Amino acid sequence: MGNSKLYKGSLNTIILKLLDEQGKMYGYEITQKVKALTKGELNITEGALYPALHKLEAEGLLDVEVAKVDNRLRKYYKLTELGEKETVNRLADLEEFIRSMQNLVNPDWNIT
Amino acid sequence: MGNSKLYKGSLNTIILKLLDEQGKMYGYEITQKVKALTKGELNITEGALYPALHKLEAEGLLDVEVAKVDNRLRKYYKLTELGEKETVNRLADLEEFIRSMQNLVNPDWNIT
DNA sequence: AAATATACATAATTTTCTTATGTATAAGAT
DNA sequence: ATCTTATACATAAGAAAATTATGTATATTT
Repeated sequence: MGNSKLYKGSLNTIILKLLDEQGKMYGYEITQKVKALTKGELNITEGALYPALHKLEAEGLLDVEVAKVDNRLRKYYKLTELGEKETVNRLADLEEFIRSMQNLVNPDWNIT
Repeated sequence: MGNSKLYKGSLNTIILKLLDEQGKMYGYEITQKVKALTKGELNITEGALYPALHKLEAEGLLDVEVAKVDNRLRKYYKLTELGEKETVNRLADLEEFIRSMQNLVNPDWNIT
C-alpha cells in the first residue's frame, strides 16, 4: 500500500484523462473509478481530490454542473475546450515521464 | 520540459536503484547519469538531491566516503546492507506504481 | 579574462499530498 | 430500531518533497 503515496504530481492529469474518456463524472465517481482501474492500488483521498477539482475549475479547464440524485448532491465535471487542449499536452508529458521512469527503473521492459 | 516537475515521490527510489547498479556514486554524478539515461527528460535539481542523500544516509540506507579528486571534493555514496534490502522493496513499489499509471493513462500499452 | 562545468550545501518558498474533521442522506446489517 | 457502511460534498492543519535562489570553491573551456 506504500504506493498510495507515490502519485504526486499526476493527480490532475489523471482527472483530466478520465473526464476526457468518460465525458462527465462527479468526484466520488472518480475515486471509485481509479480504485477499480488500478485494482485498489491508487486510492485518491477526498482531501486531494476536491481541492484539485476546484483548482482545475478555477483554471478554466473544467465546467461544473450540479445535480440531485436520490436526494443527494452531485457535482458533475466535464472538460472545457481549453481543458481538452490541456489534456492532450499533460497526457503527453505524463506518458513521456512514465517512459523515462521505466527506462530508469527497468530498461528491460518492452513497451509496444 | 514540463516533465521535470513530475517525478515527485520517486527520487529516493531512483537514487537507490542507481547505487544498486553502479556500486558507488557521488551526487553530481547522479544528476548527470539521470540526465543521460532519460535523454534530458529528468533533471534532478541540487536542492532536491543533496537533502535526499542526507536523509537516506540518516536513515541508515547509505554510507558515505569522502574523496578528493583534482583538488575537488567528492562524496561517494553506496548502499548499506539495510539499504540493499530497502531498495528491493521500494523498487517493487515503484514498478507497481508505474504499471498502475500505465493502465490508467494508456491501457493499450503492452509491457512484456 | 570570462563563462561554463564540476562539486558541494542550505534556506525560503511552493506545490501537492495526508490526515483529521465536518455535514448530510441512503442503504445494509444486527 | 439502531448501528455501520456507503455515498457525496467540503475545508483546515500539517507533512513531504519538490523548486528556486543563493552561497562557496576549484577546474576547464572559450
